[in-house]
Amino acid sequence: MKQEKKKIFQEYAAARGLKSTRQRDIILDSFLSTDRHLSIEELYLQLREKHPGIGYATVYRTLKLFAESGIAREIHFGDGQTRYEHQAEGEHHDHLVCTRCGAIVEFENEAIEKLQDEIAAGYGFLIKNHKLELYGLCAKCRK
Amino acid sequence: MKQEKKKIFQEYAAARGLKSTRQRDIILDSFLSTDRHLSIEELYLQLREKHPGIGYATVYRTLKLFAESGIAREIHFGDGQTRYEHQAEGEHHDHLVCTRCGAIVEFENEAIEKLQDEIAAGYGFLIKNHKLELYGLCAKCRK
DNA sequence: GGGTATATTGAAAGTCACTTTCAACTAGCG
DNA sequence: CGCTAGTTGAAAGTGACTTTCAATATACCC
Ligand SMILES: [Mn+2]
Ligand SMILES: [Mn+2]
Ligand SMILES: [Zn+2]
Ligand SMILES: [Zn+2]
Repeated sequence: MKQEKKKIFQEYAAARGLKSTRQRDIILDSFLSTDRHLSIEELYLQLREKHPGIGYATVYRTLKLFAESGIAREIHFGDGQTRYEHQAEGEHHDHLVCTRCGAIVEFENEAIEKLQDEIAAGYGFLIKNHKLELYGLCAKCRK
Repeated sequence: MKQEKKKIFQEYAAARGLKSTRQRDIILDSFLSTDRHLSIEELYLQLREKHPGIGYATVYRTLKLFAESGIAREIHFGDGQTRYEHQAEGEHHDHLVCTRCGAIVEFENEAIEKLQDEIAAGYGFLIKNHKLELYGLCAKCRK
């Protein structure tokens, strides 16, 4: 899974004439080793602890490349920061977001996806992508 | 409908000790007279044609007040701008957004809302609000 | 291995959409 | 009217990117 994404990115990089660098390797490993939905800044601060030399701009540019290569997806939870999560070809999920502690749960629901298609068809729209986020309190925080 | 929202805002303003000003009246009328999903900047530019004196900050602050009073809802379509739309107590709808021409269609779907509740319940979440947006090409643009 | 042509990097400057500050205005009340 | 508290618009401030650019690092060709 993780190795697979690594390979996908390397192939993407090769096809685009991108070079393999120490920074990209570090950022890729770091990104793939967490399942949290990290913002650019969060990943940058985390990286800096072990690799003080890496700059914010490099993290920013590299995450963008990950998204272009298909191994990452950019997400916005309305807190003003851009986040990135792992993305796999042909897979899709939506999110439950706890507005108190920031916990995030991913879910898939075929029935909703189907209803979305029906709605779009009803208005003649050709849907390219969508966003479904449920905001509230997680089980812990609502106690 | 329009008069009703006007009244709701006036009562909200009175309850908060807010004063009635020429600017607020103008912005309120302007906001209520369009059904488009205008950004702060768009409404500001539109207003300036007939009322050159009004400042961006005033439009910004006033739209925020509308949202607080319950007659408006803030929306984000991912283009980096904050938009406001009419909002009525107890009503809710989601959006279809054309990524080419910017057209927006509002829709309601009880079945989806219900499935969302079930998903949330399944994870123990208490949902406060949600966001469902379908992005793609409208009937005209897909031709 | 060295020599080059390209790509990459990090720091700093720039951008954009707000958001706040503040001195000059009003409303609203007595 | 005379005050007092709320408003306004211009300008300055913020925050999260986003771009620029000189210094480096790679990948490829002898
Ligand atoms: Mn979905
Ligand atoms: Mn909805
Ligand atoms: Zn929580
Ligand atoms: Zn369209």
